[in-house]
Amino acid sequence: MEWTIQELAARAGITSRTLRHYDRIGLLAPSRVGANGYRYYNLAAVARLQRILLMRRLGMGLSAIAEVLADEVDTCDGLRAHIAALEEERDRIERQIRSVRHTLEALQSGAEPRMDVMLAGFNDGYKDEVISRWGERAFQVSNDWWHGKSLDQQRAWKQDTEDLVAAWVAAAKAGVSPTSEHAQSLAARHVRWLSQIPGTPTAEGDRERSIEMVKCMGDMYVDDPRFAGMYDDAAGATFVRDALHAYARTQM
Amino acid sequence: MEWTIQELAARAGITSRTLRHYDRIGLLAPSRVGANGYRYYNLAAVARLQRILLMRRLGMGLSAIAEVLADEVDTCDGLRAHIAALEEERDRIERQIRSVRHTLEALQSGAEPRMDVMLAGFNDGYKDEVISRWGERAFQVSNDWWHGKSLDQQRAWKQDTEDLVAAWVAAAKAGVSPTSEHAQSLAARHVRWLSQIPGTPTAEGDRERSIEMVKCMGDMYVDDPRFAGMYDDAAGATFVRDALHAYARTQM
DNA sequence: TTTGACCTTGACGCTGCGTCAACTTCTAGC
DNA sequence: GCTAGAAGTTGACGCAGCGTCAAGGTCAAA
Repeated sequence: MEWTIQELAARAGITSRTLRHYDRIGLLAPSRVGANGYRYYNLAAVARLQRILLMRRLGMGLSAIAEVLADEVDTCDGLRAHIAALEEERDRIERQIRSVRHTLEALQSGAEPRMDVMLAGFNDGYKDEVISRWGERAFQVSNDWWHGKSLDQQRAWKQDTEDLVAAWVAAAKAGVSPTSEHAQSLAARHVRWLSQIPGTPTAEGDRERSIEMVKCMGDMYVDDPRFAGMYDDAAGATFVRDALHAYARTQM
Repeated sequence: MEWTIQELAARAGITSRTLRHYDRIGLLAPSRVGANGYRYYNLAAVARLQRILLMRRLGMGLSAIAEVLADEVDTCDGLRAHIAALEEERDRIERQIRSVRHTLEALQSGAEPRMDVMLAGFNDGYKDEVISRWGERAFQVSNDWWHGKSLDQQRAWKQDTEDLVAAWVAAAKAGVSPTSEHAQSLAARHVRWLSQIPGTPTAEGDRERSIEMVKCMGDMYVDDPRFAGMYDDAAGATFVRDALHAYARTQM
């Protein structure tokens, strides 16, 4: 089974120019080139194109895509990673939908929309932030840690995180005090959760910097739009911050 | 409440250069410019930026974005349209996830992955296809028809379509014959569904071309990757095609 | 054999910024 | 009040990822 350049382009929703471009830069060579110079693509080439288009959709540059495809030993692993990336993208879009809904509701009810919630779901790279706050090494360590996990472990971690967040939101909605026993036990769980990440002061047993970090995280949940909407709304984030501050002051 | 260029950039996950670029091209002016030439952004500017980033994520060019924002009378309508667009994007990603899963499973089970399913979820523009097959006018008419609908009507139409597809898939899975009474009643429903779209031969009462179109649609469900995965798998699409062909031969 | 669709290789252009460079302005500590 | 450093400004150049001619060669059908 073989396709000409136009057939493949039409089916993939791109132009033949793009395929020629990919050939020129060595990203996707046709499986066969006729004596007349015509390009022909077989199933393997189509599979490679699928992966290229997937990564391109996720915003990767063509050179980065070429690297990934070159380094790849197991196609199955690559596909699994792609599914994970797509699921993350879907979740990000879900957050954006919620964010726009918030803006819309605020606008309709006459309330002033809040900047933090409005911009939730747009930022992707924590990288620079982590580096500037905790140093390059911290980023390296936590990044290696994350990518050293299996996909199942990554899923488990995400589930843990979601459970924790859900518990926080429920507590905030219940109207209990941030200094209540329940809230403080959540804060303790939060700190344990944080301490699982190597490279953080808490994981390294640095008490001084641990306290500072826990307080800082609390502040970020409120102030940093990167976390906006994570704890449902501003009240939720404030609740988490207050609970964490209290915990850092009294229990650490 | 006002932010400097860096503050806004950091929070939106872009660079200050990008904001300056948007100012230069007239896409997003700062709400205030200090005597020192510094740019300051207020909430309204942030809201506009939110919409710009939303549209940019959906692949629109900056000039197209500017047009949309200029033409817009009601911000709420714009936001609602955005939510709809984001939901579609999310659905598309869902389809891609299923498509990649299919490729992965085929690879693991040793089966050869199928090109049509592999490329499902990549094409977006039916436009050229519609024009080349049914003429520019057909596209204009059906496009006007679609955009003349309210959001509620659009949702209802999508629901109808999904119901129809689900019925087809269930019938195919049940193992009944494409010429069975049940399949033929589904085919009749399918033709009625098609005839709702103005500009199509069926809607215009052109019997000859109607038959041709129904057959052609059936073929496309099988051969055209644009519809790949719509009826679950190749067996589903084949079932629909056979049922439609039989209906076109005997009932129209 | 002709017509029209599809293929080829250049080559230039456009968009959406990244990235200096050169300079001014604000902020914080001594 | 002075000075260092962070953050602001306006050019100007560069690059990626194609779109879009131009100037042809190839192929299938009539």
